[in-house]
Amino acid sequence: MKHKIDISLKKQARQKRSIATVAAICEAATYILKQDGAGGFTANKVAEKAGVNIASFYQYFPNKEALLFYIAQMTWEKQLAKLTPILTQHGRDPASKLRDFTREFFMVEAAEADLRQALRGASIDLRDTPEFQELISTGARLTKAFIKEAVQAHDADNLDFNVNFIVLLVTSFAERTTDERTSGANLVRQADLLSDMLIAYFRI
Amino acid sequence: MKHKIDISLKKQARQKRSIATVAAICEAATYILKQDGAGGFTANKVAEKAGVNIASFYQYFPNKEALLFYIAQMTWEKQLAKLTPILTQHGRDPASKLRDFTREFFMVEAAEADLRQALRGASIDLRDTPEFQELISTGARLTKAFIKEAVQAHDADNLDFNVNFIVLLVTSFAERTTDERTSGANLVRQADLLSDMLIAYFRI
Amino acid sequence: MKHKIDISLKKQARQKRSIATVAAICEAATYILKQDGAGGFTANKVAEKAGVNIASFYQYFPNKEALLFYIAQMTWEKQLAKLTPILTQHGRDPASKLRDFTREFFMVEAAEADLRQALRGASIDLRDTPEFQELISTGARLTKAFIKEAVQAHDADNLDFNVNFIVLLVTSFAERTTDERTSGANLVRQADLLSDMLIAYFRI
Amino acid sequence: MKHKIDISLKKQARQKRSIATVAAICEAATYILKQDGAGGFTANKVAEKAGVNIASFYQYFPNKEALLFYIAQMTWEKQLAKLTPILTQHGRDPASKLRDFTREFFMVEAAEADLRQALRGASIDLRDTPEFQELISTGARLTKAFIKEAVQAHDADNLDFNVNFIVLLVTSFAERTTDERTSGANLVRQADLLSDMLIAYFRI
DNA sequence: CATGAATGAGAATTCATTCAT
DNA sequence: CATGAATGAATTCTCATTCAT
Repeated sequence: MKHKIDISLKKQARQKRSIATVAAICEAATYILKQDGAGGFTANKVAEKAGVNIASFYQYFPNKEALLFYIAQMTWEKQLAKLTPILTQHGRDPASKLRDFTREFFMVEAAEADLRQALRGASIDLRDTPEFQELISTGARLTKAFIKEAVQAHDADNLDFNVNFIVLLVTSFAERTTDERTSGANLVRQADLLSDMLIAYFRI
Repeated sequence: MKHKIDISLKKQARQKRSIATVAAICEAATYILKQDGAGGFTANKVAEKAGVNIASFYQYFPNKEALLFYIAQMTWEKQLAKLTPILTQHGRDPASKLRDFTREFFMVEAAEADLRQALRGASIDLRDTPEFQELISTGARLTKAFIKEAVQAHDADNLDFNVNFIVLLVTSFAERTTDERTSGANLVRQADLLSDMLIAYFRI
Repeated sequence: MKHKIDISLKKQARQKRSIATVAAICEAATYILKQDGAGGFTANKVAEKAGVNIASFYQYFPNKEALLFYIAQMTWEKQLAKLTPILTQHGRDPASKLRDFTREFFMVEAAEADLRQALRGASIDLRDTPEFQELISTGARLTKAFIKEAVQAHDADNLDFNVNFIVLLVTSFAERTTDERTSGANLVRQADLLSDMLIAYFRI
Repeated sequence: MKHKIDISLKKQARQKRSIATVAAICEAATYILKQDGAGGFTANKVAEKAGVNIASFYQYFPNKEALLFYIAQMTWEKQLAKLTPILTQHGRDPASKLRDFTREFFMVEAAEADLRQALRGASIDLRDTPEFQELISTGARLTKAFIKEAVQAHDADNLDFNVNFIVLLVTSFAERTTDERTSGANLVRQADLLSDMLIAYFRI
C-alpha cells in the first residue's frame, strides 16, 4: 500500500509558453482518461499525446497523481460553479428549487460522465487525501445546507439522517444513471420522478 | 484503448489438484484485491501469494483479466444466490417483500464492499464485454421481474420506466452507502427508509 | 538522503542456468566497476554487459546496492581467507609474523586495488549498514587480536590505543600505496620498512 | 569510461555581481556535498540552493565537474595556506617541526573531513586529470622538501624512498583517522605517536 | 503437468545541459 | 547577461507472459 503521495503542484506556469504546456498536458490527460480509462493513464502517454517532453511534465507535476488531482479539482470546481447559483438561492419555493437542483445536477453529471468515470476509477488512492476531502467538502456542505433548508419542516428528530439520506440518494442515482449514459429526455424524467418522490415523502 | 481481451477460461479444472490450485489462486487474488486494491493486483503477486508457480497460473487463466472476471463471476453468483430466495418468492405481501429484499440487498452489498470496490477499480475494461453483460443479466432480469410484480398495480403506462427507476435507485444507493462503510444499524435504517418511500410513492 | 536500502538477496540461484546468470552479472559488475568506477555502475550497464535482460537482474538482486554489497562481500571474504592463516597462527616469533602479515596484506590489497577503489567510491552509502559492519567485523577482530598479541609486552597502559593505531596505520598505508599502484618490489620494501619501524618502536 | 571532461572555468568572474554568484554557487555546492554526499550533488540542486538560475550556473562552469574541481581547488589551497608557514619554516629543530606539522596536518584534514570525503566520492574521475595533478603538486613538493630536510641526515642512500614513505604514511593515516571522525584529543595523541615513531626510527 | 528461469516492453522519474527571449 | 522553459538521454524498477526442462 502506497502512502503519502505528494499531490501539490511543483511550479506555477507563468509565461505564455508554459501555460500552453500545462494546458496541453491537461487536455491530453483528459483525453486519455476518457479514452483509455484510469488503467491507460500513464505520465509518458500523457506527455506524448500532449506533444511535450516527459521531463516537462515533471517540471509542473511531481507525479501523475498530482495531475489527476489537478484535473479532478478543475472538473469539480467547474461543476460546483454551475450548481452554486441554485444551491445558494434563498427564499423560493423549496419544491421547485429541489426540482431545479436535481435536474441541473443530473445534467452536470451527465456532461462529464466519461471523465468522471475514469477519475473515479483512478482516484481510489486520492479519495483518502486531505486535499481531496477539502476539495469535496465545500460542495458537500452547500448541498447539505440546501437540502436541510428544504426538508427542515418535516420530522425534525431525524433531520440530519434524512438530509444525509437524500443527498446520498440523489448523488448516487445521478452517478449511476449517467454512468449508464441515460439519454437527455430520460434523464430529466428520472430527475423529476426522483424529485417528486422526495417532495411527496418529505413534504417539501 | 484496450480491446478484445480474452476472458474465457483456458480449461476447466477437473482434477482434484487442479481444483485446489484454482481455488488457491482465487483466494489469493481476492485477498490481494481487498488488501492492495486494483493497483496491487498483479499476476506474479497473486501466484506467489497462492503458492503456485506463475506458469501454472497461466495454465488456468489466459491472462489476469480472466481471473478478474472469474472472481467477479463467483462473487456475483454468490450474491445472487443469497438474493434469489426472496426474489423468487411469490404471493406474499409485496410491501414486506420489498422491505426484505432491500435490507438483504444492502447487507449483501456491505458484505463484500471492499472486494467489490477493488473489482470496480480494476474492471472498467470488463464492463463492456458480452461475457460481463451476460453475467449480470440473470440477476437483473430477476430483480426487474420482482419489482415489476410489486409495482404493477400502479401507473401501468410507465411500468417499465418505473421499474427501471426503482432498480437503479435501490442498487445505486446500496452501492454508494456501502462504499462509505455505513455501519449496520444505519444501513438497515436507510434500507427501511428507502423501502418506505418507494412503498408510499408507488402504492406498493 | 536515502534510507534503508534493502541489501539482502532476493532469491538464490538453484539451477545451472541461473547460477551462470548470477555469475555473469557479478563478472560484468566487477568489470564495470574496475573500468568505469562507481559512477558508471548502473544496473542496465551491468545487465547489458552480462548479456542478460535487466529484468533478470532484478530477479536476483533487489537493487544495485545489493549487487554492490554482494561483490564487496565476496571480495572481502576472499581477502580474509588469504589472511586468516597468518592471523590465526599462534606461537611463532611475533616480529616475523608481523612482517609476514604486513607483506601479505599489502599484496592482497594490491591484487584487487582497482576493484576495491571502485567499491570504496560506491560504498559510502553501504558503510553505515549493519550488514556491512558485520561483514567487516570478523576481519577487524582477527587483525586486532593479532596485533594485540604481538604488541602486548610493551606499554600495557595504552594497549588498546596502540593496537588501534597500528591497525589503522598498516591498513591506511596499504590502501593508499596500492591506490597509487606502487609496483611489486617497492611494495614489499614499503611493507618491510613499515614492519621494521613498528617492531622497533613497539619492541615487538 | 568517461574521458576528457572539460574542467576549466569558462570565464573568470570579474564583476561584483558575478563574483557573488560564483560564491553563492560554491557555498551551496559545499553545503550539498557535505549534506547529501556525491550522490545528491546535481547541478540543478546546487543552482536552486544558491538561488541562481541554472542557466547562470552554466555561464560560469562548463559542467558540474568543473565546479567540483573548483571547490576541490579552493579547499586544497586553503589547506595548503594553513600548512605553508610550517612547511617553509627553516632552521628550527627538525623534530619539533615535524611534530607541529603532523598535528597541524591532522587538524586541517579533520576540519574538512566531510567535504573531503564527499569530494573523494565524487571525483574519482578528476583524480587522473593533469589539472588535478598540478593542483596537488605544489603541496606535494613542499611537503616532500620539508620531510627531506628533516630526514636527510639518516640513511642517505634511501633518501627519496624514505621521504616518500613518510609522506604517504602521514597523509594516509591522517585521511583515514579523520574519515573515522576521531575526536580531537585522540587525534592529537595519534599525531604525536606517529611523529615520535618517525623521529625515533629516522633519527630526526 | 509443474516449475525455475527468462524477457520485451514499458512506466516513473531524474539530470545535465541548451535555447529563446 | 539573466531567466523561464524545454528536452534527450538515462536510470531504476515492474509486469504480463513465455519457454525449456
